[in-house]
Amino acid sequence: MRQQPYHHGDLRRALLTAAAEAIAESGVAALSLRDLARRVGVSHAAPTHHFGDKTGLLTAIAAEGLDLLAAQLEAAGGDILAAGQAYVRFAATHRAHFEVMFQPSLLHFDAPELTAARQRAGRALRDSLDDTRVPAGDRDNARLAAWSIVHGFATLWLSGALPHDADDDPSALAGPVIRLLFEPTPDQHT
Amino acid sequence: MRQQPYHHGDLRRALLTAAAEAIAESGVAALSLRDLARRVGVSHAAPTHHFGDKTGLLTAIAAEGLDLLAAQLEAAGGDILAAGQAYVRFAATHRAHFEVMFQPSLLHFDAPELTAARQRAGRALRDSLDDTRVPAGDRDNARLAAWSIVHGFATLWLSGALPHDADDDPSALAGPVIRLLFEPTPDQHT
DNA sequence: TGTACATCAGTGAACGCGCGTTCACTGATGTAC
DNA sequence: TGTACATCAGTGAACGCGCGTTCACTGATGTAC
Repeated sequence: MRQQPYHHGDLRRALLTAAAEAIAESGVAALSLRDLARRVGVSHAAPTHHFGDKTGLLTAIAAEGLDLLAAQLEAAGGDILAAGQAYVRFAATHRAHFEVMFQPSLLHFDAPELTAARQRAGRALRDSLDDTRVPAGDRDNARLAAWSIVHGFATLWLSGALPHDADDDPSALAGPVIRLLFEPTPDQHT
Repeated sequence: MRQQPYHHGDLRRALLTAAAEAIAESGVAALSLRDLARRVGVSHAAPTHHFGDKTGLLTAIAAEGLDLLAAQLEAAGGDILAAGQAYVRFAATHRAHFEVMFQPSLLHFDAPELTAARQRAGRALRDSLDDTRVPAGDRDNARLAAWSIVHGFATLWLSGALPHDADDDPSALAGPVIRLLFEPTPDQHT
């Protein structure tokens, strides 16, 4: 048994990671700073030191999530289908971040880090919707449709409303679904 | 000032209504049985009498929500567009029910009333997707796409992610968006 | 290389609070005869 | 119509608990000279 050093080294990082795990397990509602401190093996007052308060911690997670999502969308290189699947994959692999990102009431809404992350993610989302398959005539609604379909699929999948096995890859399942929006089959109207 | 009668008359109903209001205001996480009792003007132990425990109350709300949704979908009479808009309208006018319905971890998942409501809603949802506009070739994915798009739109709207005014009607905004899925414009591929 | 000192990171005790649930109770209602 | 009694609905005091936040503190680290 090695003695714990007095200084953790990277407590902020460790707390963010543990918080994401805890939220993914039991939801944001069940998250407590004291439980978090216990998980990381640190005194229960330590988290406050890094995030000010609980809302501050959640704000940091939301900002991190938006940045991660932005990076994934950017990596899709403007292919709207790849971006849509990346969106779904992000939701499944970062459920805690995804959950927190869309609950503004949990956050310091105007925190600079959050605002910046939100802008970056918004830009990435808009860029990935500028695919040529998006109808030019009604671009705003088409964007909204694309965002809705991937967000809805992700949300339903996370909530367990879609029957699936544990090892199913939701982004693979989402592929043909998203395709329906932009690549209608010739025999669509039967 | 009239004296409160000892017997409330319809406390169960009153608690469900107050709970829906409280959740719509501040989210499920913030709901407490004691606060609820205070709102209704009844002793704090009274709710337990009707619902057993907090989870029981939420289960009742979820079941009620599923029944309401089923009724709205059935009223759309098999028109997939009307059903989609009804879905969005339901989410906006019953945010508390909608929120609770999709968080199984909050509920007595196998409660008979909940199971029955779930079946009815599932049937209504499936029926409304049997519109002729749904491509027969890939019906399962088309159903999933339709559900995803309305669910995603509703969820994004509720979370405040879509910019809108207070008096906007989300189901009206959703109309053209849903239409894109099933009635592609001729000049779609530009 | 050594020393003094400022700053930073984490501790642990204490606070007050609201919560869900239990329990023995009392008031009100309904039913049998 | 009246009475006895069972059942139901709501009360209020009490319990134990985990929480977020505060505070004075101590140990560790980094920097200036």
